[in-house]
Amino acid sequence: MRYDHDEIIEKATTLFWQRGFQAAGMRDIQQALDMRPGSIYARFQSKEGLFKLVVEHYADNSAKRFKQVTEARSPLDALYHFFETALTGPDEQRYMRQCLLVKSIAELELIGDIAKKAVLESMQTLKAGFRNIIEACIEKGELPEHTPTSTAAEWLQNQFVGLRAFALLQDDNQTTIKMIDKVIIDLKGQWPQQTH
Amino acid sequence: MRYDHDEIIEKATTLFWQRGFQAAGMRDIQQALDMRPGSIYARFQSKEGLFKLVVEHYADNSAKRFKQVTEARSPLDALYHFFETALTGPDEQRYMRQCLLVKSIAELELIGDIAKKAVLESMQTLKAGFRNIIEACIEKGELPEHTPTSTAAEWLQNQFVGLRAFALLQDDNQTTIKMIDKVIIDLKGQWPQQTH
DNA sequence: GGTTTACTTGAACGATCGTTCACATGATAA
DNA sequence: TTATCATGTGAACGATCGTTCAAGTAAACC
Repeated sequence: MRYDHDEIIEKATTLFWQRGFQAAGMRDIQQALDMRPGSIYARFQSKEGLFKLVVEHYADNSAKRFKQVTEARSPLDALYHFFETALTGPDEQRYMRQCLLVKSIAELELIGDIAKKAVLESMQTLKAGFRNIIEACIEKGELPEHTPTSTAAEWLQNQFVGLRAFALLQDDNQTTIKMIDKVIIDLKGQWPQQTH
Repeated sequence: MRYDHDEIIEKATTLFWQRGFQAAGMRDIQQALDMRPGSIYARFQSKEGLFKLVVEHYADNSAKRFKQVTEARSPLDALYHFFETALTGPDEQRYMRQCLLVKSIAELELIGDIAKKAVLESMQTLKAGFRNIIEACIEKGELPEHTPTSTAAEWLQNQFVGLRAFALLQDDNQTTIKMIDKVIIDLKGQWPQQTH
């Protein structure tokens, strides 16, 4: 085993994150991983198989970040900083502003069933993560008791998706931060009543 | 001239909307338009040339819809219904829930410079449209005078982007509508103060 | 030292991609 | 009727795609 597994996955993650599944060709992958096609296929079966592992690795990593937010002394502050770092990174890491999962959803139909399943399941994982954050905020008294946990979690995930697409095109970090401020305001704000 | 121009563009729009730029192959396009490759290239120069026209057509159409909202008796109600129809269409038109422009942004780097420019310019058009809606709401007294027009417009566009990604994966329209309700609540709500 | 085993290599495959071009077609003008 | 010209046709092109596989390499075991 000449190649370290984790190292491969990380390099592949960078490539897929930058280019997307479709646009990252096998020859790009070969170059990025410094591996020949035979080795790649012996380990991962296919391009899709590699991508599946990348998605799962990405989701695990995200889940860990979420956990840190949940366990922070002030989850709401931690949430704010989580948004801030995810959305206003340096220019050479601009590709990271886009969520790999959301990016993948845009090309969900080209991906193949196995990796597609991994993407959708990972989205569920993130959703659960957002829910945990909301609950932690309520527990610490940073959000009102009556906050509708499930709705708020979906809403928060939604804000994140929108903001990542927004930040990708946005040059002015100040504007992005204003949007994050608005998210925190609305999170503490009113929620729709029982559907009519 | 055997083929009607508008009809071609509309058929092409449907195809690109469903599949995206990359995934819609020339052979798919040939079939969808019922045209042979030579005819397509004689008119549109390239796949990218056709896509550029599709994007512009889409943006024009959207701008018209925006204008209707702006000129409605209650722009805020019209905005609500605009969101509702865009996000909760029937299942066989699910692809329409995703904004063609946002979808294109996800594959911006594969598209080519000419069409890329068209996509980005169209995004600006939409942004201006959202701004007009906000201003119309303020004028009709449906939003407070002190609403920060520019920020609110960007925010609204942002919500739309997030919601379209959300609605694409969402099976339950009731949940989507709850999110739209939240948008309207937050639109009337507080806005971040001068950046610190 | 010889054999097995796990891993790696890279040329090559068939499929599909966007695109081209020599030619056919049909309406218009002379 | 014949010449002109814009328009439409479809086989074929070179490039690139994801993938395969027979052969090579090197460490492990007897």
